[in-house]
Amino acid sequence: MKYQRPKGTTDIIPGESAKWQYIEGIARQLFKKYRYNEIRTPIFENFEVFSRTSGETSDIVTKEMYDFFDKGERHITLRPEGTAGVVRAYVENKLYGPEIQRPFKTFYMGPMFRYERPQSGRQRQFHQIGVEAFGVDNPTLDVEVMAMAINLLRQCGLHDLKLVINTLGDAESRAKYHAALMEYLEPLESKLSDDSKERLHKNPLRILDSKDREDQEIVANAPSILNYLTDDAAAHFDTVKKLLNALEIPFEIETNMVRGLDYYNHTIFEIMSNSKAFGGNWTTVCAGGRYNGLVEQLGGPEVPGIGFGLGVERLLLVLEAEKVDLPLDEDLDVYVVGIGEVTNEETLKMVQALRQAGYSAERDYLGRKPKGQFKSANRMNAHLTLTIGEEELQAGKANLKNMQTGNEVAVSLADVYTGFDKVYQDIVESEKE
RNA sequence: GCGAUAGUGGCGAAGUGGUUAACGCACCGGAUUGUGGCUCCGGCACGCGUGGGUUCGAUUCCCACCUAUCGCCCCA
Repeated sequence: MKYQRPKGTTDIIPGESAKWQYIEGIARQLFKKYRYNEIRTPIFENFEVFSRTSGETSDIVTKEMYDFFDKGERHITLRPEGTAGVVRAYVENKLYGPEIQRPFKTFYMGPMFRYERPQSGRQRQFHQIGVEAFGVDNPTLDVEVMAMAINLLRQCGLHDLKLVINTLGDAESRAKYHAALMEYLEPLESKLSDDSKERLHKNPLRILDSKDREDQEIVANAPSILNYLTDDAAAHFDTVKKLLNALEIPFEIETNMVRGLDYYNHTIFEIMSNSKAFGGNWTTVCAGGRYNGLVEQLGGPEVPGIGFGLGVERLLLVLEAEKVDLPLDEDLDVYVVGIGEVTNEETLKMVQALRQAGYSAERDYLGRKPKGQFKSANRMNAHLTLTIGEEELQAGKANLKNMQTGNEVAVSLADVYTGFDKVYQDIVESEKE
């Protein structure tokens, strides 16, 4: 094979794309109810937009960015995640202005890029559906965002889900906790896995969710962030828990849960699935959190924010593994069967007229015999066939057949052209008898 | 970036250092000069991921690369 798609990319071909459209459609409908409007930001941004916000030392920045210098020597990167670009746009377009209602709620959907080894549910070009809400620090909004994420997954047909939450507190809480964690871990450094030794000085929080068995034993006795929260941060988290209970949304608190991106604080959450799509291990399908301070970091005023991102590829994998039937409508209304070359012109006119009248219509272009054409009609799930041969052509008629019942009636071409709705109704009615 | 497994027609899958690369599904055609199913018959890889090498000869052996899958890192 001469040309292959780049590693870690995929072609979403017709058939597949229908599923995407379905998911995206569900999301759009839901976001409309919550009054989130779409934002479309560039797929590439200045490198600094991500390097400054995601954390200079984060893996995403140090080894997973698709960055390059363009012909004007600008350092560009393909976006690895959605939030930073949206925040940049929020600031650049001054959407924090007084005339704009708070919270400013927006959503996006589109491709993201990370240079990493492809695996199940992990592509170099992957897709996220995400939301962001700016301007409100109230934990009520945290809960509403989580509720919306869960609703979204439920409406897509998933039910075996787990909401996991944690808090990272505010800056003061984090500083105190960071110190306490280091105090606990540093004496144990020699016992840590090699990966975690590395993490100890780069990002010690990461050690908390290490998969190494010995690390986990060490971490089990580590101090918990919950004991280092400031009063404000604790109050924020308490309200989140209280309101989740009020909405009867079950959740688990996982104090070892951390984030790959540096800009999070206060509430963070993940929605996980233990679908066989991921070998029965709990895997995150949707993740998000609060990022107060990010807007400032990108040059805007002090405006809080919160959002989530949902991995579309992962969602699709889970839906498939769970055998969720997406209601995809690909049926064909009418297949026009033309018999013999003499009917070519008329069948062309017929399919065109049917489409004009609002029906989906197909015909044969390979000069195949009626048998073959009916086979095609059957395989396309055609509801009706309209057959015309030389005799019918001369008589100004066609045979309309209901493919489900096998019932076939003669109809006049004039009716087909000027009033197909009526013709359609008649045969649909007869089908009910 | 590290480790492991794999790569044969549209799909699934057998196979061998040496004449025409099984079989199943799908598809196309015929039996049935104009009607979907079944059955029967026929057709369908100048080629065995790509490039080198070993050999009289390689799809089969060796090397490299590419891609996929899984685990680690990390993450949606």
